[in-house]
Amino acid sequence: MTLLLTPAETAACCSPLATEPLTTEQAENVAPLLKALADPVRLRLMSLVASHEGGEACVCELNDAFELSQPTISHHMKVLHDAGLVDRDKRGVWVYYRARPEALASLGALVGC
Amino acid sequence: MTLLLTPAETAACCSPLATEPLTTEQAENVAPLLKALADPVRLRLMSLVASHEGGEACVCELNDAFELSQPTISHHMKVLHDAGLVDRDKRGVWVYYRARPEALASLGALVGC
DNA sequence: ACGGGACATCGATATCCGTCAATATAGATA
DNA sequence: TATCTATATTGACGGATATCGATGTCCCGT
Repeated sequence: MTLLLTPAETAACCSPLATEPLTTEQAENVAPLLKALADPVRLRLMSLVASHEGGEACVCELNDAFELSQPTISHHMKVLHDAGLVDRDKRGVWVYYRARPEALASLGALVGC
Repeated sequence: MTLLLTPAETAACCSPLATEPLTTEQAENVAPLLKALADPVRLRLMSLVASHEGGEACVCELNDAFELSQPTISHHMKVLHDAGLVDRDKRGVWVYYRARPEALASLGALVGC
């Protein structure tokens, strides 16, 4: 099987931004994570999921929180998922997203802990 | 952009992003910061500046660190500067950039300890 | 099996972004 | 003043991205 790693997994643990220069590889690993979060809608989506009780949120709730079309929300969740920031869990007709703490941790490691 | 935190939130071990949903305004304030950093070249530039001895780096050194045209580096530094991530200081013919700790701190506050 | 609801995917469009070559600006030096 | 050097700005081009309506897929209840 092809070992495909999400950006969140490849970002791994890196030295803080200000202690020594990031290598090209480190920068290319972390940038997709930041890119995925560098949108107001996705930031709120990520925050809604991460702060939701039970640690997960249903797409139906996410749709209701924005005045955007359902495909647009679905697209943004796909971006977050592809970046490794959220996990997807389909239960019956509903889909639940859950924040991945490791992903946020690798971001925290970037700005210095 | 200042993203006010209560002492409790600062003390908590979980990221503010995960404690309660970001408001639309908060998201719109933070997203530009992330956007400015969401590029491998700018991440390395930011890191080069922030980790440089003396806390500042001359554009000439930055140019040498990349195989990109001088206007491209200048453009990226402008993006970082417009986002408030770096300060600009022209001394004679040379321009020195310096990281703004408050900006990085507000990012750190987003993802937490 | 059928119909309906939840979510994803597709195709199109308008805008944004990274990059470069060419040019402009501003300071140092002769 | 004339010129050289460091940096910024402009204009253009190709590729990415946010959004939508339409459609597809999957699951459940009847």
